[in-house]
Amino acid sequence: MSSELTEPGTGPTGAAPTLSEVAKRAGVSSITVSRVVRMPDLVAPETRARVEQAMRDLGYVPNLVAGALASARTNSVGVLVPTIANSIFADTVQGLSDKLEPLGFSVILAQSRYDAVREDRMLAALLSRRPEAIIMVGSPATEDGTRLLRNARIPIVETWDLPASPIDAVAGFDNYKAGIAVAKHLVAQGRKQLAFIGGDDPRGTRRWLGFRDEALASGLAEPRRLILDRKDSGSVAAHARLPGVDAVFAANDAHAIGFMSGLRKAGVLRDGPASAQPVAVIGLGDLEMGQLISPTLSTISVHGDAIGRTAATLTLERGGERRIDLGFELVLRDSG
Amino acid sequence: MSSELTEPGTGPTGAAPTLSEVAKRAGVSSITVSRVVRMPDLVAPETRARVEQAMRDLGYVPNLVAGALASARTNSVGVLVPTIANSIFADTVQGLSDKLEPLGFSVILAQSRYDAVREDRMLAALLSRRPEAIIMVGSPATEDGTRLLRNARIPIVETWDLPASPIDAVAGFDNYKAGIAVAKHLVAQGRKQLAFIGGDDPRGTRRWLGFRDEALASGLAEPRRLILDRKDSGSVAAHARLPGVDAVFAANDAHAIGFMSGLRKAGVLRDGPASAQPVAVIGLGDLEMGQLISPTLSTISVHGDAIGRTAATLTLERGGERRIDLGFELVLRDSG
DNA sequence: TTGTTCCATGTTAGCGCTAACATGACGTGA
DNA sequence: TCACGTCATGTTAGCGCTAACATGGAACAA
Repeated sequence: MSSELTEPGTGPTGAAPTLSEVAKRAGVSSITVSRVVRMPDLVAPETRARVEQAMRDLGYVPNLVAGALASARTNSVGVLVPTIANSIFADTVQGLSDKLEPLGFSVILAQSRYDAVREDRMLAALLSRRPEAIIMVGSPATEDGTRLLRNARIPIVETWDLPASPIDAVAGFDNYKAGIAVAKHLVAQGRKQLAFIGGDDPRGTRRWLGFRDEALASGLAEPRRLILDRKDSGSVAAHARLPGVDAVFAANDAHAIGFMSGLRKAGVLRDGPASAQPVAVIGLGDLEMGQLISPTLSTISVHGDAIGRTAATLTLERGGERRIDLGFELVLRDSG
Repeated sequence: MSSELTEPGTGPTGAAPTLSEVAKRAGVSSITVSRVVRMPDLVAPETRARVEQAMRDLGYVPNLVAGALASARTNSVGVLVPTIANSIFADTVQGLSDKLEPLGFSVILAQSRYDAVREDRMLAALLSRRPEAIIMVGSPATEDGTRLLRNARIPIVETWDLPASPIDAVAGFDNYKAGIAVAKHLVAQGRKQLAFIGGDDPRGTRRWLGFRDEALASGLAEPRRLILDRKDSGSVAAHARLPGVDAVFAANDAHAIGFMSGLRKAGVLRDGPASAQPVAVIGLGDLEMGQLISPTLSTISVHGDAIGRTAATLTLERGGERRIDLGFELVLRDSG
């Protein structure tokens, strides 16, 4: 490639300027330009000024792809979430990138859409970009995915759960115990006919199991379980399918709020406190929205952004505790 | 580097296996392995099978960093949003990655947090990874940012607005007209004292301007404008700061719902239709939540995911219309 | 037979950068 | 004076892969 492609002062022509074009213009070797970019302290002030001027003249933007290949450091992390839209996982992504971006790491984002095949594909796609760590919601759904991650020899952080045998690091909470806590509370409130609504993804299922086990242990009948699509709108109609039920644990706040909307339409929602509700509703996630509606939503509060920030930390430091339980909190408001 | 580092059957040791290690094991040259990965049709079936076996044996994961450098194609797009948490932009990111991921593109995500300095930094960081396109919400806040993008010589898609002189492509809607539409509706409804609540980011400001101009043109007094933090909770208290106001346009649904919550606490929210509301409230975004609360939220409906998918399309095809107005729709429910 | 075409595979060079190791100029203390 | 350290800069090789151009054989028509 001819270096004459780029004429100074005329704006960019064909190709982006390279290190050695900057070097030539500044009258130094390319390694000196590289040092100005990465370790400016090692370069004499006058030389540095000359190089910086040349970079400005040419509009030089370092090529991290080449840099990554040469140095075997990509300064990137792969992030895999089921979905980012309309979900609390966005908080986790926000949290982790707030921590990683200032350190020069880029976030490569992939979505599995709760699909095991797509998850494996995305995992492979992420790994082929040689991220320095992978942060994912949950655990790989397949053996293949697990093997892929295990062989990658980079920090792997599983989040939003506490898997029994994690691949590497974990930042999450105990979904089973969350289910127990909700059931305990509803039993103490004198509720008799419990139900669970939500998806059947691994974490939702663990919430369900804790909820069911505790209800049974308390001598109640087995709670009903209504498996809903991702679309919240399904939960609006859920009430009609749960006759006789006097307490509902929704797998997340969106489902809970949708369900409450159905209750309102059916005329079984009061503006008073939990004790006045014909049907108690508890959510999970503690969306801000839950405090804005009436009645205010009781929920299991989980700090999605703290999970993200903790995951980022686990990514950076290899030593220390690799299993962080961020816990949860039952926040009681007016809905149940 | 010694290729003896990787012993077959013993799991991965030091370094990840390379193309040429696979080639050696399969008894072919490395270009043949490369072809098996990228254009399998060019390789004879028996050879292909042998190579595929070798890849499996070694747990080979292609190194796209090296591939990108050699081919000058990174198969990635940079995406810059103000924030991803708790926001409609998540829909846009979802929409565009749903379109791009199946095509083998990765999404590199960056957040500006509504901060011009951080935006420029993130833009430079994105460009140094040599994405094949940049999709951003809005337009660069600074001249530097604009220049950076202009010189990058890749497709640039600005979204969520219709800038007068875009850098390249646009997928959005007219925020000014949205403001007009809301004001027109409120005037027709007989409201007299309008107010606008929300942020002062460029798009929010354009909504405000349209809203104000239309109110003035209709002979109303200049509407009040309350600039709020990103935190929705601010909008709960907003009512107290707007005495006499009988109609509010909130820059987004989250603010609208927060404001309605404040109205409820103040006892100025009815369960009836819009005409019964002492204070009309219109949002923007059409969150699903708006239909679940009571009264249901009137809003400017904007399809965040369609914006994302359209932006992705603009990224892929260089010809054709480069300015797509996806419009908006005033959806009237019970809040105003 | 002798091109000619096609197919499967190989060789060579280099993408833009950085790690690791020179190099040479200049003090500095004994 | 000179061996030695220090500082600023340079040289060399190579990261793992792919584009572009060979190569050599089989198939086939004239």
